[in-house]
Amino acid sequence: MFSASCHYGLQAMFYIALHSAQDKNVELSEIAETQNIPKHFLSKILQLLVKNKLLISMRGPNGGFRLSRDPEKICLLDVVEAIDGLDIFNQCGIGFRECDDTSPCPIHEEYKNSRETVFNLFKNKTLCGLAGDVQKGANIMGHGNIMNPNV
Amino acid sequence: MFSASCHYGLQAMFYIALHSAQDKNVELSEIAETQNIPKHFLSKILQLLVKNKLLISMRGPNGGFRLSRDPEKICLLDVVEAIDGLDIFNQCGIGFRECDDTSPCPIHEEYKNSRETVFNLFKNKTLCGLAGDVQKGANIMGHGNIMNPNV
DNA sequence: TTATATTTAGAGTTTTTTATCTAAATATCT
DNA sequence: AGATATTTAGATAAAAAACTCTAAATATAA
Repeated sequence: MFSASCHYGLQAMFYIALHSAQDKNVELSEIAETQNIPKHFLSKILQLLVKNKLLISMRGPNGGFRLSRDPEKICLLDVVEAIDGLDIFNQCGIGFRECDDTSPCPIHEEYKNSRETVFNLFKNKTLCGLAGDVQKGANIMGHGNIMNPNV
Repeated sequence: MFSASCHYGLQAMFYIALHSAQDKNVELSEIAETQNIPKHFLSKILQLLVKNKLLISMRGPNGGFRLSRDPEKICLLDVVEAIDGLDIFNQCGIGFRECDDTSPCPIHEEYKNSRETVFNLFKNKTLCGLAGDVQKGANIMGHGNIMNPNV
């Protein structure tokens, strides 16, 4: 559905949301290592997220990345938009360029509904909405407990 | 969602379903030209569909392609499976490799539902199920009326 | 002010996807 | 048999995506 870059970006954003504190930035290397993402490749993706004002970066010792605003104000769609763009949410499922409401492809209406469901999911879910799904499972964000990656 | 190759394959299959008759094969060039698909690239994709037994091919004059079985027995998922594979219907929306029912990502359940909706759509829609959506619109398959491309 | 730690930037590589070109195989028709 | 029309196959090329490497900029701290 999304590119590898986009997946990496989403994963990094979740990681930063979970691991940054008021006075603590999250380092590139930490994200790359714990999330198994190639470091320099991730670097490019995070630069893109900085340019799109979803992240703030600081250089030098104690530098790193943090969210530009409260996690409940960043939805997953913001991240997708910054990296892959939103084209996918307007494309025909069969790839017809001419497909639209007046000239629909064979699956137009149903596919459109599915697309919109996913769109709304990514629009409504924020980086803060972790609790529900994740707490009942253990450990999707890496080693140890989800809330404490060092364990 | 799907690769360009997969879109081309789906479009070609619809075209063949609509334009082949008992004694008439559909030629590569005709598909490529009407559907705006690079000819030799499409050739490779159709070869793949022949290998996967969705199409039958014949060489020489009056050669071309036709469906290997009745159009209502070929679903869109067959085509997707032959070209892109079915991995996409098992992948996490955020790209976590470890994401599953016991260790869900933040959007696991909802994304899974959406994926399954699309899966079922492609599973249940056959090449024959054109009528419903397409007849009300004009012309998604190219020039002229959908049922008669020469008009 | 020097050493160190970090992001930023840009060039370069590899792999995958998409596309093109040419020749061979094969079927039909005269 | 020979000419023609088609798919098949393979080599090649171009573009995009994924990944790597090195150096520069910048911030901190001793």
